[in-house]
Amino acid sequence: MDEGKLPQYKKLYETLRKHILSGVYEEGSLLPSENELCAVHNLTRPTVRHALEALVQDGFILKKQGKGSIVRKPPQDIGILSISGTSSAISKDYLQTQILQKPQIIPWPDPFHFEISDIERDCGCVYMERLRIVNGQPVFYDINHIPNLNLPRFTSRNFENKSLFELLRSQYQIEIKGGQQKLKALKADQKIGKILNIKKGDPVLYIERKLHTNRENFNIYSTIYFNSEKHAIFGNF
Amino acid sequence: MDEGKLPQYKKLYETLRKHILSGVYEEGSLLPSENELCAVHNLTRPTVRHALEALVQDGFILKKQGKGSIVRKPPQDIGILSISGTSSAISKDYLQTQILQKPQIIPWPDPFHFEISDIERDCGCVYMERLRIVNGQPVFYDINHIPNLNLPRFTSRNFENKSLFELLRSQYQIEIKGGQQKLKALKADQKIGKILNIKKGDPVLYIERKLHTNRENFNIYSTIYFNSEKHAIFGNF
DNA sequence: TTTTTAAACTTGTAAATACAAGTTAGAAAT
DNA sequence: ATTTCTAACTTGTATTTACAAGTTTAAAAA
Repeated sequence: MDEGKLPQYKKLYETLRKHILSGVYEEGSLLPSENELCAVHNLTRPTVRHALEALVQDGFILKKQGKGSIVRKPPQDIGILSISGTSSAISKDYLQTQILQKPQIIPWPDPFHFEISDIERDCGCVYMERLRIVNGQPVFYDINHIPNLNLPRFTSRNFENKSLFELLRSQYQIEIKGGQQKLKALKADQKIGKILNIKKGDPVLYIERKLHTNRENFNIYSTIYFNSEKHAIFGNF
Repeated sequence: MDEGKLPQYKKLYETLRKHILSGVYEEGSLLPSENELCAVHNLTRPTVRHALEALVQDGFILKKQGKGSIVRKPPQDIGILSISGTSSAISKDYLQTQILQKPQIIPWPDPFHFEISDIERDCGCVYMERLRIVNGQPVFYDINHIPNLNLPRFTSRNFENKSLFELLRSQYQIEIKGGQQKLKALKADQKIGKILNIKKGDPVLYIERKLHTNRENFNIYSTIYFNSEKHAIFGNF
């Protein structure tokens, strides 16, 4: 059985990841030692270490020789992601997500601001627009293009309060492996000013990004307009 | 001998890294197979794979099962770094670096926009300001604070055309392991407008970042003002 | 000639083992 | 009681061996 044909190191990775995220091991505490993990899961040390390396890589733990594996606070965003208030932290209750454009399947825009492969072009893309609102103030407007490649029931899913990336990971086993991004500070035009509720000409942070995933020819393309009047974009890498 | 007491996988990593950067293996070509590397360097496969994993991690190669290790274009910046023109690429000849403030040792500013450890505070910091100029137009103004911790002859070194990070890596074995950053779009004030040669009120990209390194209690703190009128900041991650 | 098949590559996963190096706690000595 | 040091942890590096799985090439069959 062994649920699925995932390699053993990956199964252990997923188990530990789940435990860290759910709070079984709290921040700053030590994971069981490598030898303990070997004994509990009936694996050898290289296999256990392989799983731990992946956790280090993804920012879930921090290893110290002679000490152990220290659990870190989980969210560790990729590149740039989370929104943080300039002075105080945002409690989750005040963060809303508004879907300006429900996911719909369309042909890729032409021209497109990133180069895409023939395979991506052939299958069309899922298009969606979202607006994140903090304390009633719109701050984050993102336009997303995702290849329509083997994503059953995608357009009918609920995106309101779930992260797009978390949904791709949990439902379709799609993980972000890296990416490239371009950043500018622009003056808001009429349209962007209206969406973000700022004056025309006010500065907005503009991001174009391409995220590549563990699936070949599956890249996520986003354009982001960020109202940094009262907030900043915060990222760990 | 074996030059230094670096572990073998790290020595192989450094060798291959150097060869990729110097063009011995060109972009898109294949590295020697793992077994070939074993034979040539008299190592076993797990050791060779350890070195290759590090190269994958740092973006120098891309591995494909059954195929081999594909060499990628080297510069792979950490987080956000390189400047790219919005339309055309910048040839290196047109990029100048001006030192506005030569490295000098000062006490840490108080308050400081990032939290620093007691050890960092006790040893003071090296302070420097630079301005990058592309085609005669100033685009990138960065203010840096580095802990004055075991950096012999640092303030007397030449920074004109060498990357700060490359110098720390080659001269002091200090490598960037990660970091956190905060981004905003701001209106340029009088001072920033003058430095970047733009009008007061024009949008500038503002970045505060803390980079942590392989040395404990050694973090690099930077504040960046970026003129994105004609250029964008480009980053791989 | 074209297609199919098999062999010879490649990297991926995994076990069993050994010692080096950093950390910690408790026993021994002061 | 305090200090010192050893022993028992921890993770780090490295070897050896084996087979699985993906890719390519060339031989064999159609």
